Amino acid sequence: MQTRATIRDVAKKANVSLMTVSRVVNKKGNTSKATTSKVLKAIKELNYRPNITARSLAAKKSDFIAIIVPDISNPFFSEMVKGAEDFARENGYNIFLGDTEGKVELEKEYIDAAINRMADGIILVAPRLEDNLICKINDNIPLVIVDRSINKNDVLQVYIDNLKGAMSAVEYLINLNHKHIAFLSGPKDVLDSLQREKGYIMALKKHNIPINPKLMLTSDFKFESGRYAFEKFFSNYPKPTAIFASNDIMAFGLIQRAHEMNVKVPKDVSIVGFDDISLSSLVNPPLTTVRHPMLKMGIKAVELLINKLDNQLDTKINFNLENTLIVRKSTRKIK
Amino acid sequence: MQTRATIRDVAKKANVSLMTVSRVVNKKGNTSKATTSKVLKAIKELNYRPNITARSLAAKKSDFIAIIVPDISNPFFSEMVKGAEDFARENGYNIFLGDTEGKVELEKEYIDAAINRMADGIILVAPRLEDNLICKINDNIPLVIVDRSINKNDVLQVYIDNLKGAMSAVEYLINLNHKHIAFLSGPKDVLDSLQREKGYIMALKKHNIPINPKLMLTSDFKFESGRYAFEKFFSNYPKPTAIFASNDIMAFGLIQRAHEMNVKVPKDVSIVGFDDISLSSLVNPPLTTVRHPMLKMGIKAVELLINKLDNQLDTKINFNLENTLIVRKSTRKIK
DNA sequence: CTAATTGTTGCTCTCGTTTGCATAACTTTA
DNA sequence: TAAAGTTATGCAAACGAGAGCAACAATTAG
Repeated sequence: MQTRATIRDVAKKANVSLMTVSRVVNKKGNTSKATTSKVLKAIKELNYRPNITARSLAAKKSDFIAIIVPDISNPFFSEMVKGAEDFARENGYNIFLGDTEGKVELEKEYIDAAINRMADGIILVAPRLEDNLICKINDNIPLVIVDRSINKNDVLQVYIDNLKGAMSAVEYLINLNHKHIAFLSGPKDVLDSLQREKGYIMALKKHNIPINPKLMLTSDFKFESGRYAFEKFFSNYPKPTAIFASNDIMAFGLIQRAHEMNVKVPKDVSIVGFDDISLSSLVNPPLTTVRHPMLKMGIKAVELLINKLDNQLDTKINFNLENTLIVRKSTRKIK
Repeated sequence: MQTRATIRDVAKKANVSLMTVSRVVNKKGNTSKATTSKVLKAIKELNYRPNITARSLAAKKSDFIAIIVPDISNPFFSEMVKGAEDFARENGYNIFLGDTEGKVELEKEYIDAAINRMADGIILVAPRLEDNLICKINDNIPLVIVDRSINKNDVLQVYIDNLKGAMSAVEYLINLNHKHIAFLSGPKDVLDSLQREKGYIMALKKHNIPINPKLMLTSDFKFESGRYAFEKFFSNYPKPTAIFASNDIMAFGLIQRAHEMNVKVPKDVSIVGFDDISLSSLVNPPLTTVRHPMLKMGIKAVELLINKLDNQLDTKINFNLENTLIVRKSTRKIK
């Protein structure tokens, strides 16, 4: 592994000052054609590459964006990262990735790391971090929070209307004549989760359907819980004719256990999820679900952040992206 | 956003030289108890954070590992990244993520970026990049290539035995009395793909089952292609009683189209995939598949890389991880 | 032909840290 | 008691690049 050429080596080889080399590299200032080609030749011969770390130090700008998510192996987040990564690259930024496993301790660790590494900004998905901590971070480094809204209008945020999404899902079921609609909730300390529950309740109330606590279960967004919940729901009376799960993964669990118990989807029970992760269209039956546009949210988050970095003082602070019901084959009309 | 305190500010405040502060921060060298606590107090009061970019420049070491993958939104790769990320963090490294969309052009761009940013090493998943280019990169920066083997014993590599994995899948089907076993291949310019095909052929030969070109189809690892392939296979005679798909996603496609065409899995046709991505156990029926241990590969890759960085000259260069057949419910015995 | 303007190039300082060496004070050892 | 460690500290020079200013040459205007 040969040692790396620096801008000085190039300068010496080309018989110019290091500033001239810098100008050629950055295409700034004026350099004569002759000098430019002399420098370019030296660069090529020495296989010179500008050291971006050194540049960052001097410029106080790293062209790094930190993306901090709870679980990169979850398609839900990896899709967001995909969108963010792509848009960032197109705009000259690279990604510093942090996976927190949802632990507040690791969230803090990564936020510190991002600041210490002079990241230009942070895109943060941290459903449990306290509001005032988020504000504190926002005072230290440009920040966009994703999939979470917060009552502070100087914090950039990208989210969806979970309440509306849940309502549209439940109203869709009601329109298919379902009366006994069960709801499988996510964890209660996650805002998304609470709002989806609220949407469920509001939809029922709006259509004068009584709320039955036996048809509501609180859970943790995991597949196994979907399996467990299905059994639970079907051991009660009245059995639901439809189940709305707070995320797709749990809906998969519901469907799998239904199959095992010889309950047909959608013939015997309709199932609706939430998120529309990429695999929701691949399962059997393809899942009716509320699209949570993660890829778009990733893109939008980076766009907001870059705008802020460029001092484009957009008046818009938060982006409430559309979530639409995707009707597939896990639901059907009854009676 | 207040300006950031530097090591000099701390030194001034604590009335010591900046070297003493550096020693306290890095817990290196000897500092008296009194001085140490004086410095720590100043650090706290000024909210000082060491600038890792500056440290990297001085130390010629960034504590960054670049991970370059074709598609972070593909569960297959995101699981690998998860493993790598986690192990890297535990060992004091952060991740610089690159998503190449499988394009050689972007692969090169990210490799350059990694070098220019002084990444300590690269973990690369690039099935199409030419061998000699890989060797060239390996001369410039510590490298581990994942999910690909190469005939150069100075290039660190982590992979699985695709041939063996495919053979075990097909032999399993043969033991279930299947004779008409179709094979849905991935792209022919990917080594994994070719070796899986070879495994398929070897298994058939070993058991004296004639190879029927009508039962072989070349494709692209995509869901839609699985759907298409199922139709194709079932429009021919003899219809296969089992299909081995070169990856899980295509297997999902096969299953979905089967359902739509009212062909029951596994009653009418057995289906086996390859990879065991996290969703393979969640579909209906749960997929029998060959486990491709991506998470482990991610961990192993970082481990190899760190060993190299620490000059632990392990004799082992390449790791051929175990891949095992995971029998679920998409296959059954016939006759 | 002189003065003003423009185009090209280089010098030096700075970014925030670490590394290598120097130094002083304090211990131990013989 | 003197020589030889140890411990605790600081100084100056990197690390590789960019910014501001200064210098000088070439061109144009009057």
